[in-house]
Amino acid sequence: MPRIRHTTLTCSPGCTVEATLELFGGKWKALILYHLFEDGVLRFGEFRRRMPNVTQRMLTNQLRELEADGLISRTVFPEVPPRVEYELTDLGKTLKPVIQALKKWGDRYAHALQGRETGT
Amino acid sequence: MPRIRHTTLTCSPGCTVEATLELFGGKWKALILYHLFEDGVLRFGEFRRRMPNVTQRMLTNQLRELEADGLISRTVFPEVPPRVEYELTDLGKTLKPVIQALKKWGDRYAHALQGRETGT
DNA sequence: GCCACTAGTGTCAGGAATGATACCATGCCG
DNA sequence: CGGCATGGTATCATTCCTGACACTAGTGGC
Repeated sequence: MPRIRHTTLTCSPGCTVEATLELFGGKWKALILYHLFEDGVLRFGEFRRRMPNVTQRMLTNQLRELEADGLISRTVFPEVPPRVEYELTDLGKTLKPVIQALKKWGDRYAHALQGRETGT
Repeated sequence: MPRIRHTTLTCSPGCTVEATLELFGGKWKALILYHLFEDGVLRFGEFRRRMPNVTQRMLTNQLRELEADGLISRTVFPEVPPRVEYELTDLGKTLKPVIQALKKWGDRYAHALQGRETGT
């Protein structure tokens, strides 16, 4: 369900920039990663509480895609009621500086984002 | 034409991450910015040559959106044939660490992006 | 006159991304 | 037995994004 991926990373010198962006360019992926960096481990329901305006379906989707990309791991505990924990993989953890850079910029230049269409 | 923007940056602590991403989350925006960081000033046609698989319409679109967001400036020279130059604004230049972080990650972990659907 | 060049714009269409809503299994609690 | 909790799925609809293609203006060159 993500956009088309780059396979040959030779299309242009900046191609890897695009390719990286495709990994967490999904509408909520960066937010998911951000919360994982903050909290370490999160259950499905905790994500829901932290991101109330994301539908269950979208959340599942984005989590699965992040998992498929090897950025997060999903652990199911065979309990009732079910428990599923998500956490960053080693690869996912390497994204920390990237997310941090995004956050830092956003915090500093948030004013540049104002005055747009209505959003969340 | 971009996705819905955040106006109140209070939806969640990581909201600014998403908001920042919306600025250059467009399919080709990061690439445009990247080339501008590399070359400083670029004409429309130079973008086309650097990004051959982007249609003219998309390129115009993405450039206009970046301009509307105050990240790049567009200077028209009243000549024939017409000449239009694009360059980063001061605000746009502040994104450099972010783009660099993306590039750095992509270059290092490109292997994690392999084996996906066909792309460019 | 005819063609080329640059930097676009207009229109249309297809597909992907997203959202709303309803539904499921299991086991505990009362 | 009924209801609740968790972590999902399934289906459908819609909206948004993206691309293909054709077309434009003004001038220079042949």
